[in-house]
This record gives sequence, C-alpha cells and structure tokens, in this order.
Amino acid sequence: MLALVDCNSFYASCEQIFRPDLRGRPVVVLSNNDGFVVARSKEAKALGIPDLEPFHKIEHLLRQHNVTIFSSNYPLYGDISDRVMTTLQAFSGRIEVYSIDEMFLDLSGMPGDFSELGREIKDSVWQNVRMPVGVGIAPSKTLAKVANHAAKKIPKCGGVCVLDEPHKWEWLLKRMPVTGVWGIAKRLAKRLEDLRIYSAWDLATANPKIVRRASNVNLERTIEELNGRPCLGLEDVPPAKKQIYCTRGFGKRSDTLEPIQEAVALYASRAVDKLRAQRSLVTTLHVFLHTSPFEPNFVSASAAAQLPYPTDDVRLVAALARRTVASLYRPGHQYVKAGVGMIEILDRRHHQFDMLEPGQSVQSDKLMATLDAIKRRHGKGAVFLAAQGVSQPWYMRQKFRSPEYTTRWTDIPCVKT
DNA sequence: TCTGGGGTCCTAGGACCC
DNA sequence: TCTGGGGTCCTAGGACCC
Repeated sequence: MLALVDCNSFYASCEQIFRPDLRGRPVVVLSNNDGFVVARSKEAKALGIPDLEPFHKIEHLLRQHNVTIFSSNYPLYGDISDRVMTTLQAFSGRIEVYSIDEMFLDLSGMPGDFSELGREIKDSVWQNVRMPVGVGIAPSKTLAKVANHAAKKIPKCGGVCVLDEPHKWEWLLKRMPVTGVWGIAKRLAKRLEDLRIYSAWDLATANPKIVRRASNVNLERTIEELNGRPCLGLEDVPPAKKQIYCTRGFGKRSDTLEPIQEAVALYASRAVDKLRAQRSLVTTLHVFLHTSPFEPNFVSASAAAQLPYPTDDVRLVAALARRTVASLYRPGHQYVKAGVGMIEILDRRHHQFDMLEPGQSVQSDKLMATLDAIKRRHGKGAVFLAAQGVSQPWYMRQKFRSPEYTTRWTDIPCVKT
C-alpha cells in the first residue's frame, strides 16, 4: 500500500503559519512577478476567487472582499516542504517527494489499521509544522491520487481516505470524470470521448489495448493502476535532472540590451547552482528572449550555444549566456522575458576527460567550491557576478512578499513580551 | 502598467549501422 | 521470379504534471 500526502492550499497555508491572524480568512498567493493567482485558502475559494486568473483582472474583487494578498515566497515554501517531509520520515523509510506539496509514502508491511495510520500522519504534520494535509491510501499511485482527492472533497472522510478494496474505488471512480484521473487532461479526454469513455470507471473497465492505440503506453498503465495493479514505482532517490532551466519575466520591460544581459547572467548563475547541486557538467546552453505574446508584433528568438568543454564554472556559463542573448537582441522591441536552459548535461562522476583538449582547470573547481561555501554560510546573495548588476531594475515584481521567516537571519519572527 | 516557472515522457519519422 | 531483420540515435511536436 502507498499513501499520498498532499498539503491543502500549500502556499496559502505556508503564509498562515506565521500569520495565525489570517487563519479562517481569505488568502491568495500570486505567481512570480505577481502575475496571477496560484493558491487560494479555503475561504478565498468559497468567495469565488478564480484560480489562475491574471491579478490585474481580479484585483478589485480581492480588495472588495478584503482578501489578503501575498507574492510567492519560494524560500519559505521550500523550507516548510522540507519540514513536512522530515515529519513524514517517522512513518516510512521510503518516501518520494513528488512535488513541493506532495509526498508518496511506501506503507508496505505496515501493520494495523490504515485509517488510523492516516489520521496519525495528518495529526502529526499539523502538530509539528501547522500544515493541513489530506492523506490518500491505496495499492497504486494513481488510486492514491484518487483517494487523496476524496479525502479532501468528501467531508465525511475528514481528510483521510483508504481504498483497500475494489468496491471502494469502484464507488469513487464511477462518480469521477475521466479528467479527474492523474495524467488525463482536456486533450486526452476529448480523444477518449470518441471511445465513449467519460468517467474514471469507464476508463478503468476499458480495453487497455484499444485505449493504447488512441494514445500511448502511459494510458495503458493508468488503466492497470486504476484496477489496483501498481505499474509506477516509488522513486525515493530522485533521478538527476536531464535539463535545467532558469527563466523569468522581467519586472519591467526592456528595449535596451544591458538589463537583459544582467538578467540572463543571474539566470545562468541560478542554473549553475542547480547544476552543481546534482554534480553535473553542462556542454550546451539554450538561451531565449521574447516580447509579450499578449501584444501585437510578438517577437521571439532562441539559440543553442556550445561551451568550450563540459563545465560548471559560473563565469563561463554566464559569459556565454550573455553573448548568446546579445546575438538574439534587436533594438526597437519591448522585451518581457528571457531564459537560460542547460540542455546537455553530463554526470561529473562518469565524465571522460579528453586527452588532447584541456578541460576545466583545478583552479576553477576550487573557486566554484569556495563560492558554494560562502553562499551556504552567508546566504545566496552574499556573493554574485558583477555582470548581474546591482540595482536590478528588471527584477521581478513582488509587491506583497512576506519575510523569509525560516531561512534568513534578519527575518526570524520576534515574540513580543 | 498588468497573463509563471520548471520539468518529464511519448511517438513518429528519418538517418544510419551491421 | 526473388530485395531481411534488428537495432540505435536524433529531432520535432504533443501532452501532461504541479
């Protein structure tokens, strides 16, 4: 058996941890650049605040209902996610962190009553982290998703749902549209309609071979999973990323090259941090730059660029990204977004060095290790490339950002006596 | 003024290999 | 008369996830 633990309105709940005055009140969290709503507390949902709606279109609605607004604060959310994960380790030795707010737990060989266990997990996360969660328990990941959904939607479940017998999941699947199933969105649902598959139960009882012909092998696996036969294993060791991207819209549009190059240097440096964290080297970059797709005369350009040798030296990567974006830039356009991707990555441990071409120098390795050490000790912003600029007027908008309560010394909450 | 960011997997088709 | 079989690698595009 597997459990899926999914945090309720995760970002909004993170904000409420350090603002208990906002419990039971409408709260929303905006995407990067304060673009649109990505999380809503239960109360905000009840007010009819739509999800994924541009902020500027619904700002009046939020003000009118006195909704508290936050910009997203990823250092805080990442840290809270780690704390939830740590709490869950007491319940299983094998955990897959599926996303920032979802974790799968292997419960195989666990004795006792799964409903009881589910409630213990839920209470324990609330007790330790003050994060409300739903717990779904079932024989496969896809069914655990279904169970989790039910745990949250059906009041009688009280946040915990166990699907340990076929008749239980049959009852739920008959009442669930096929788009409620993990891996099935609009396009696929449209194709399934032609096979007269409308509900999750229709899919579970469909002929797997015929369904596969209409899409691909994943959907055939989904059918197996919906029948309680697991096809998807638990990935408790996250595989290394095959691509690493850092892309971001500018807080202020730019028609000149310099701010764009500064932004791209920052994105390159963020990407190198992730690259080094998984001990990889990059050989090929992908850089792009574009204007707003919501306005006329949309302009977009991208290019791949080769590093001279496999590297994780931020200076080389940032310099190449800056040169590449300069080659994409044309005057007379209002650019709103750029990005740096590492599209070819090697594992440092398995990398074969070239006998004739020199690779990255030992001095580079040492310098990068020193930068890492400084950042670990004093925070990410303690040392950076001059190419990133200092005033950074292009930096994303975060008008409503909360403090980094748990990850920055100066932001630690004070208790008034 | 104003619409995110970061990924993964699959398939089809072509080129190429022995 | 008659023209194999098995495979890899790459790319573009589509679809999905949170």
